[in-house]
Amino acid sequence: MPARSVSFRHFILGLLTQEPMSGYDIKRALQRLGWLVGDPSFGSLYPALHALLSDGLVEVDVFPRQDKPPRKVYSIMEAGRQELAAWTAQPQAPNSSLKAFVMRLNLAGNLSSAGLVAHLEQRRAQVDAHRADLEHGAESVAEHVDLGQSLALNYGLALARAELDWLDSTLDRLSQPAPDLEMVPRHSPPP
Amino acid sequence: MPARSVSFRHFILGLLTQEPMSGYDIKRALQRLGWLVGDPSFGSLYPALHALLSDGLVEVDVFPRQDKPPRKVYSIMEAGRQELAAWTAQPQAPNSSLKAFVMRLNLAGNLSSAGLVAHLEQRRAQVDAHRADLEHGAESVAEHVDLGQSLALNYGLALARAELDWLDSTLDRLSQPAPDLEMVPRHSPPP
DNA sequence: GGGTTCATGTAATGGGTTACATGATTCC
DNA sequence: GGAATCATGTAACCCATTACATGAACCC
Repeated sequence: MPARSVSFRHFILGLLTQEPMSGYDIKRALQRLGWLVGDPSFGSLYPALHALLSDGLVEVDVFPRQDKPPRKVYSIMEAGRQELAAWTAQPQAPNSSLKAFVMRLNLAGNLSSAGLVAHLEQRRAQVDAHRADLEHGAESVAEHVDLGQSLALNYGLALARAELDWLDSTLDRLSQPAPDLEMVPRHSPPP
Repeated sequence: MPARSVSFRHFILGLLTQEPMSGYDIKRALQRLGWLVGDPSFGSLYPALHALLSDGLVEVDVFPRQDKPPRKVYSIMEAGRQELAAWTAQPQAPNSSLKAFVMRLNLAGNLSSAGLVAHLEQRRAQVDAHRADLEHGAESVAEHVDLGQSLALNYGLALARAELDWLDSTLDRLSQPAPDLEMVPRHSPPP
């Protein structure tokens, strides 16, 4: 069974590795990423949480509140961490979307440094191929001269090139500090 | 009923205004745009075509071929053009996706010059707002120092800025040739 | 007093993917 | 000889959206 579509399932698990959160908290976290990821409706978020719960990947602490729906704070469990690790380990689908890439990128903290670099390089290859497609598509449309089509291709090219630039400079940055470090950098703990 | 999700329905209609096409042709046209639009599977494409047909928006010419499924070439009908015009006329949803934008952009040929500019400016406003969100999100995360999160935000910002650049330069280009032209510009024909 | 935020959930519906079914032709 | 392209279609399934239901606290 090859890497299924992200479905916020694993992304939620990733968020929970940072800290326990309620469904509402998760939605806010997703909103912050805006259209890069697209926030799910409650109609899909809550059922997803229930599924994770019944699969034993997360546990929940319920804080009752007077006359209000109780606040339910979910924490990831060991099985959840394993599931997440297994998911991050497997290579992304060959035609993965921008959304899928950003989700995985956001989970970089759970990846080894080498895994992160691999992820970025994989993406680079994909985007580069896409850029090549658009470039040679742009030529063949040059005869057609349909305004919309040429604008769309032009737009796609601009974005692809920008993404390649970002990927290159980020890969550079990652390789500079310590060429052979194996672990994710930590931040100094609070005093 | 506000602008429903694009669903390839209208995009297909747009492609058919250029020339009659078979389902397979349409798929190829979508593939050329790569991940910008994401090509639909046949399992959704063919039923969509059948629906357009039974709604009287397109008609079909069937070319039987020996021992093979017949080639079916669809052409847009007057009702289809009206439906498309109505759709392009209405403003896009406030939180429209990159995909939806590219689809509409690809249909620019069916828009008035003023409509196209409006479309681009609408997008500009959206992306700019998104950029602002990411920027002030990046600050609040600066304390957290989660590698993945800061990478994702950084990535989003890079893309948003690139898109703003493209939108600005394109709006510039469109306004230069003829400030008050109403029709789509033509190119000089080959010698 | 009315809108927005907090906070959870269910049900109907819709639209898409995956997998299946069929089969000739062309390229390596 | 086997893979890829051409070419159409159906059925099962998955997942997400929309709309509904409920209700307090806070800000203008």
